[in-house]
Amino acid sequence: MQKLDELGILKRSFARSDYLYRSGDKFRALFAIHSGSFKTQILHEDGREQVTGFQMAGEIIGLDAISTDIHACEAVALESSVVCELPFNKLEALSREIPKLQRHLHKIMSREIVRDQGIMLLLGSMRAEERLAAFLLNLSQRFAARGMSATQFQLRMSRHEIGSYLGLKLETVSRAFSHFQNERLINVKVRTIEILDLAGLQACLNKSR
Amino acid sequence: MQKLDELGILKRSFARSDYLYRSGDKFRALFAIHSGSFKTQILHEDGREQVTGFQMAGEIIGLDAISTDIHACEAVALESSVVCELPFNKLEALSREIPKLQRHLHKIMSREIVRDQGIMLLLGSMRAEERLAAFLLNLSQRFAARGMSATQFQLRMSRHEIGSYLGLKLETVSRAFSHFQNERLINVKVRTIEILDLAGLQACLNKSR
DNA sequence: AAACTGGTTTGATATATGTCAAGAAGCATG
DNA sequence: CATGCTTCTTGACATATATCAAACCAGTTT
Repeated sequence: MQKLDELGILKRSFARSDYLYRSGDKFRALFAIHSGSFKTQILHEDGREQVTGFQMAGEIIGLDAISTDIHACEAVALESSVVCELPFNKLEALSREIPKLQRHLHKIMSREIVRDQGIMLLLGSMRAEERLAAFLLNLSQRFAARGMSATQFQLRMSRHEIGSYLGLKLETVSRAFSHFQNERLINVKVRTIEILDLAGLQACLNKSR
Repeated sequence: MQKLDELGILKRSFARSDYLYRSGDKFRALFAIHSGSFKTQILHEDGREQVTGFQMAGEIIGLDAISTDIHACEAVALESSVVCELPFNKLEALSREIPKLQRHLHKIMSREIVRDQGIMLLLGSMRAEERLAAFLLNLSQRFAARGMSATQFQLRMSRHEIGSYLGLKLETVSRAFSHFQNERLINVKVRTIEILDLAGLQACLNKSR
């Protein structure tokens, strides 16, 4: 990965609600999030929107555009963020020379497929509170993997955005938060989350219908 | 693609309900469907299942396993089918030599990501009848792309499987079929479908909430 | 042909989530 | 510090879909 420097990596900064790319933009590069976080979303002609993911530092964004050379979704910064631009043709050339890089790239793409299928499971077969529990546990893990607290964190996204991601209305998200708080599973103060009972949240996930 | 023959491609036949691979199987190869069709599904520990896709001739299956070297989902034949086995390490080696193949492989993976995100949109923001309309239109297109009729075809999957794919119960799927039939959009006779009004189905998709 | 089987359709009812509306809390702005 | 603006919470009510149950149908076995 150190050879990636040869790519002549460009770093770019974004403020909250800046677009990293928009749907329809020509595809040139993948982006590695250096710091901060983004959401990706699809817009349907009739105005419907679906948040397809929340990405944080270390994650790669833009894979959807490889298929058509046009970005299929759009990426918006949720806070001040810095990304590294990885020109895709250079990445491909380099990965022809470095099998490890090639394999790494394939794994990243495959991981995205697995992630998406997990969300399909969530959207297709979980009820509202299970979805929120899964969401919180996923965030918790990802914060922990970055050396931050697994139990206390700030949400970077609104109730509306969480709802869009989870296939719920913002009121339903808000009620689920309140319910978890009443059950003493978490403390919520708007965007400040404290998980009081990780195991309890996990258990909530396994209650199938 | 003709050079793919060098891979020493193995063809394998499957009968209806045979497994092409199971969740947990070691990953060795991708599979190109030569004829027939498959479903892929994830099993959740608590018995919940989610069909993540229906694949037909010409489509590539198994991409989810690259990320961990273990198959994350399982693939089941919906009818008598033949697949070509594409050993993944050979595919990677060859794609290091043939940039066109490399690009092709990347596009296939990216297309799968885009497809999954489309399903997220469907599951997250469409109502039952819109989901079914989207499903039928998608099948129609894919049959047409294979030189078959866009308006008359046989479903290879049960109501239950359609429901699992669309995040609905089988009764809801059945009711939606009946409703489309009453609206003179389609003719349904169990698994025999005739689309009477493609534009009407399309219109049904654009009715957002 | 009769009985069986698994999948499908349809009806009656229950329930989770959406919708609408109002108020509260947080955050920027003058 | 007041003002406005957005986001969030909560309540009352509406509705889409799930659930439960029964009947139906097509294909297969006896």
